[in-house]
Amino acid sequence: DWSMGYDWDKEVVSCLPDYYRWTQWIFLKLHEKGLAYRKKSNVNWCPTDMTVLANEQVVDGRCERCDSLVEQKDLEQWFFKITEYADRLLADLQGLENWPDRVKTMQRNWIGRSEGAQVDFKVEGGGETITVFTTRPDTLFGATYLVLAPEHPLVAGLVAGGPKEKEAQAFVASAKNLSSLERMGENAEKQGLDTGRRAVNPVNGQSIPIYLANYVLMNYGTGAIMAVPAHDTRDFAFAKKFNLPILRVIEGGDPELKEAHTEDGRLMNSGFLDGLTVGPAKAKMAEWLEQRKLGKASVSYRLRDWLISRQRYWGAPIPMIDCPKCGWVPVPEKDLPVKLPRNVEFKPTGESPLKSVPEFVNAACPKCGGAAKRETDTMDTFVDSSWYFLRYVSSHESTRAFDPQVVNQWLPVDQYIGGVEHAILHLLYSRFITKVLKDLGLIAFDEPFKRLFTQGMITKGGVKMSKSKGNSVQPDELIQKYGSDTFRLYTLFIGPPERDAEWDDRAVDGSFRFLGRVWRLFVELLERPDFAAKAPLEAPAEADKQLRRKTHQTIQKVTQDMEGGFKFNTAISAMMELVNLLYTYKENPDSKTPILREAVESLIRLLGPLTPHVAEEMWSRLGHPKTLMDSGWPAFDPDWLVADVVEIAVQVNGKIKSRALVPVGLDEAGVKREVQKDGKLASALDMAKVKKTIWVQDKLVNFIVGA
RNA sequence: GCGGAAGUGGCGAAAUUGGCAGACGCACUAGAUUCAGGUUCUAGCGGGGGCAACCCCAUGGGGGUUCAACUCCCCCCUUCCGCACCA
Repeated sequence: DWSMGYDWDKEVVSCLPDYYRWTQWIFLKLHEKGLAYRKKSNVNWCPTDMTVLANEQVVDGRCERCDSLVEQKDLEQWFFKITEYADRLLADLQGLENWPDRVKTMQRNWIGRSEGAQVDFKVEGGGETITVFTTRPDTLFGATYLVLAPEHPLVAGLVAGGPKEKEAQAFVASAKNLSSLERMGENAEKQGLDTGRRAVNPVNGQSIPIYLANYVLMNYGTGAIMAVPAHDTRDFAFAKKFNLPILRVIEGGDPELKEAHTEDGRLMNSGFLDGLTVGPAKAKMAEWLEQRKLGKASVSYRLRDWLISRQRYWGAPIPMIDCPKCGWVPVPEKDLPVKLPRNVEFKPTGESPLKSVPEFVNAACPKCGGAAKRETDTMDTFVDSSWYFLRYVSSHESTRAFDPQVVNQWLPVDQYIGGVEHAILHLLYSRFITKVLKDLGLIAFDEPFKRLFTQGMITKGGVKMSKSKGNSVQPDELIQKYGSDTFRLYTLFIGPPERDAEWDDRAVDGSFRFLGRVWRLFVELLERPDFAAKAPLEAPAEADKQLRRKTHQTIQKVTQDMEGGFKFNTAISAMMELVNLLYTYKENPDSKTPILREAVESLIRLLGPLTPHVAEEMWSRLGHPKTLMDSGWPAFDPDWLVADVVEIAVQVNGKIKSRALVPVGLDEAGVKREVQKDGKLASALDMAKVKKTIWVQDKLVNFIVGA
């Protein structure tokens, strides 16, 4: 369907093999570089969709698509190593000057870089070492206990055979059964358990207890923390609850220490750090640890590797084969695409539906030729959408993903438009894949989108219009009823594009009526005998001048609105004003067709990008040999932008009392002279009492009168 | 809790180096055209008062700066978005 006026020749369909073949190819490229790998880990599981999800697709502990509470499972899955690009994804945000700050902030938060140090603690009565990550190595003297995440690999060994073994096992089991929302949500209680084991604080030799707690996460830092209750609010709350010692190491704040003191200050109770402020103390402690091999400076990220396996049908099959002899072997490029089988049974098994198709599963190992099994998971569809913009400019390539020459010529995308809901999904993934392809030497740029504009949502009945919510407006039906020009015009006229807007079926009539008005005007004028004549304009009357000015003002306004931030709504209202004036003007018996012709031609050209079909039709009926699209953009004549008279406001003590028509550029004395002829003003104002006059050229004059 | 954006007629909204609030459109009302409905055209349309000329009030609320505030400053309210045990 080409009715919207799109160029469907450039269409790409990511669920068809001639597209996803290249998604699979990109997977192989990442795999070659060690950026696609398989590992067993604790992953997000949506119990309704029966598939794993990436962290980015879990919103407030719920599935982004179906809103179910997400569970945690230990599963072996495929990942993309986006964490290897964390620093670049963060640093390069700075160069994206034409991205909204909001989106950049969201990406920064999501990547979540923290500088700090790793510190090793020896466990008493055993050979183990617990390594913690902290952003506050300066407070090491104040560390009064350690906390491990329940999933920490050392936990089982630490409690084995001890008096706390049973309790610890129960604690770990209960933490595992909780959803992330139950465990980490805002109402979650801090749960803890003393393991009965102790460790040595490396900086002062103090013996401190080792706890387990639900609020420590295995997948951030090292899964273990040192607790400094005096200077960390979470540790403070935990220490109060479990009656653990609190030792102040930074001066200042509440002398009674009724809450954690997290501000900067001078170190105390800290040996060689005493007297330093936080910043220098951090550096000195890191150095001290490094010299003694007790720790090192370290950086942690919140960003985790991108889990791309899905137990879904729709997605590119992951092109890997599991051979009992050779292990995981990539499908050779020449064997791509690995096609989605058609004869699939869809059963809610929690495993990929592709598992049910033996012809798909059973494959020869590409390495040894032996019997092997294909990976049956498909890739997250966000992988498909992370590179489609490269394919758009090479949509017909059949022997490669894209033509690098064409891609390097056209991309990065000059102007990208999308919803803010993609801030940490599509937009982050696309940046990552682009950087990988750049590093592989396949493209010449490492950011996909130069400018980003986040448009608002269209709502209906106050809720987001979406396919899944079933409240979307069907363009086809509207196009059937009104034509695509009306549909396009209304969506542009509905409001400022960055703002959410409520769809109103009735208001579409307004756009339809406007185009009808333009069309009828055009047809009527075309019948005027002299309409085609390009007669010179001599000594135009005031009405003629008014229309010419309006024409050139409209060209200017529309040009500025469209170039400076997609203000289509006000551009369209300016064109409506021109049309309204044209209707008045044409009724004037002396109306001149060359002036009408200039106004109408300008209008048609301004409408071209918005309502291409009707605009091209009118353009062609005017007898132009070239299409409107090839005829350029109208220019305005600056001489015709300003009127020679202007209406100014006449105020007394700041209140409007009257209005006056005066020549443009008239000076203060002139304005006063003009204004005093006004009888209406005379009754409201005694000139003898005027103490002060404020005059703004071409805008207003304000007489200040004493009491 | 922290950070950001927003709040203007019945509705979508205009107006920003401070200078005539409500352009443009929807809905609505009246009139013309029409057998009628629809279409089209004309006019009206923030609230209150007045026969009228006009007057008063009004941009979430309260204060302030100014001749002049939707616009600048301070306090507050509401809505939406992001972050929220990330050590």
